[in-house]
Amino acid sequence: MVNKKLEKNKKIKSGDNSDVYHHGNLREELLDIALEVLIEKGVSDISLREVAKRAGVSHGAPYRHFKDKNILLGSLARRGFNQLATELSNVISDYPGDPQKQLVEAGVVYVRLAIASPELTQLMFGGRIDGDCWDSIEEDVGENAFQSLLNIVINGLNADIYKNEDSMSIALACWTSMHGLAMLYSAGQLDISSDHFDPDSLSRMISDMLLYGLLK
Amino acid sequence: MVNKKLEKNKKIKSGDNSDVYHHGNLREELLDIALEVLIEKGVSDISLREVAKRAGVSHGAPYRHFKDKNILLGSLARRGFNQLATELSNVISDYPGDPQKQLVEAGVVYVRLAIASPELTQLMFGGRIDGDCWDSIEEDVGENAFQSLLNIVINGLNADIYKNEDSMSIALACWTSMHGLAMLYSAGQLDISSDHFDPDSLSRMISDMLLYGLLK
DNA sequence: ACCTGAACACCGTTCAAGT
DNA sequence: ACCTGAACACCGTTCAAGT
Repeated sequence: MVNKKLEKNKKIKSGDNSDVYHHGNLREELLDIALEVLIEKGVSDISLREVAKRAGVSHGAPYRHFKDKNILLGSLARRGFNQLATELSNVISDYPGDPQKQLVEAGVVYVRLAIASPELTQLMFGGRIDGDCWDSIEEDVGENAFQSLLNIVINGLNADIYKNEDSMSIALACWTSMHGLAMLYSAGQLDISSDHFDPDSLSRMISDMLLYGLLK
Repeated sequence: MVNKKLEKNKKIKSGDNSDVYHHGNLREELLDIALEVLIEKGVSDISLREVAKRAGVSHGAPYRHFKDKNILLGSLARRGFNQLATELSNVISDYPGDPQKQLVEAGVVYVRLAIASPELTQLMFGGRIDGDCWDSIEEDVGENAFQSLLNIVINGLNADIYKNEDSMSIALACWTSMHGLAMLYSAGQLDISSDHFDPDSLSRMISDMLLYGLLK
């Protein structure tokens, strides 16, 4: 009578089942530990074996939960995209009715994430994750973050603040500016401790330049 | 009578000497092959052993020419920075007396390099090269590329085209825009084949937005 | 259903030994 | 001065075998 095939390919989401052999929910624990190792060792030095060792399981165990290393890293990147999407949509509600402020603060949030989690940022945007994995990520959450940006731009278009009328072009211009700044910070190519390069004020300054233009 | 110690630590640059044991100039050959492997396999999958094998030497041989893998990759990145610096300074002489055009076309060149050599771009800006190595690179050539951009901005300041008077701020705003676009392309996060995202016109469009401003 | 541990084919790096 | 090849400590991935 009960159809058990309804949720094929999906893990049970309720946290009540503690009868799962050894580790409760090894999958989530592996992801937590992987994030630790990522922060410690960096994207190119994180190893599945190290993650397994810290979780107290054999090096083969992670393969029951992730097809390979790329899938695990992809899941980690997805977390980052989710966080980014959440924070961007929060910016919209933080400054209702002020699309210009929304745009500037979205940039600040984007750059802050890159500085708070440089290794995660490099993982998300470093181009190291296989195509197979990317597709499933972008559909879910990568698009969500960009959609938040688009919404901010559309808010501005509705308020009639922009010269240009193409939301995509405006969004791309804003994205590339802040993305460049984020990538330079997360790669260590811009010195945070320098006076000239304070993250918050620099991102606001660049946003302002983009909004008002460089030329006389 | 003849002083043979004059060129310590430097390979002879003339191509006439074929009496150097096995390989003439293994150092340069290793770099050439490393670039091939980098393009083929990507930054995270290039291996020193593979490079050595293709060069026809043992896997220990590269260590006579490079302290470790990072130093070899750093030398590769340096090549990229040299190329970028050269092309950027060419842009200045290509459009003498037109600082606005110089700025826009510098962006085009920057983005073109990222599309022509995405793996090299990811190596140069992916934050994967150790600090020790970076320092020696940046002094030489990384600064050169940024200096070319600064020169372009200073040309504009002399021509009195900018609102802002701080060359560093203007240069940073331009750099981050084009850097963001370059990184998105080289990481495969922007689709080259899409109509909306033609590289040359997109970089020019974004530069124009930055120059003239988004707001009414 | 989930985990272990041996096995395989790779790594980067070092170092005595060769020429 | 430059290269070899064994050795070491690591990888990712697979798979029979255990519970």
